[in-house]
Amino acid sequence: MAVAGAGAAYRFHPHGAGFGRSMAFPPPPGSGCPYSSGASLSSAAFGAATGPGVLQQELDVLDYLSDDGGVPGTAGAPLPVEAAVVPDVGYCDHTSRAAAVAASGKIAFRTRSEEEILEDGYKWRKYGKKSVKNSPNPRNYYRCSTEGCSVKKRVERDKDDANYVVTMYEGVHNHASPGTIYYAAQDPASGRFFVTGTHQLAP
DNA sequence: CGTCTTTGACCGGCGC
DNA sequence: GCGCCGGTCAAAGACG
Repeated sequence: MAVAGAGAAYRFHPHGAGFGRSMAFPPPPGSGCPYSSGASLSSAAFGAATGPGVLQQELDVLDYLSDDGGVPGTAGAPLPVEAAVVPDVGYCDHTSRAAAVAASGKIAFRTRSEEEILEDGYKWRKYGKKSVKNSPNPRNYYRCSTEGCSVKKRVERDKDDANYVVTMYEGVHNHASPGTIYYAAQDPASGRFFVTGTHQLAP
């Protein structure tokens, strides 16, 4: 696990701004985007910025899947998927790229966590569990329990490292949410983006 | 009693 | 056409 906090830092939201349809959390007025590409924040600054209520789990933003054929970490797979999309679905104003994300409506990331269910501000109902061919671990299927909202997510343990949980969101929430801001940073060595924490906003 | 999880069955897509 | 596989359904049970 590379050290998070070095290099550019980004904020992104996998449901609202992350899928580009609605900005659940408008940027701070008049200040531009404090977390846009090029900003340099230390991990300490991150900690200060996140404040109380932040989950300090170290999350590894592994991949964004444009379709189900994508396999996180697959050798030869186009890295730009992983490296480019995450900042572009960001909290900041990258509307065109965010729209592209919204068009496919999918985002996946890998999380180092003992818990399989990550608190993301939404209420989910489990509707299926399936063992998949390429993984010894079962895959769990969840649907947003809000009436009329068809957002789904799939959760499974990383087949290569059971310490990691792979979560994939699909769809766009059509309702207001308390939401979660994900704080991410790029590891300059690998180019990967790492979520350094999440911030649960008050409803 | 309402909500959620569990779990086997079912279905559709896809490759051979 | 057939079998495999991933995704979803739905009945039953658990739980608060």
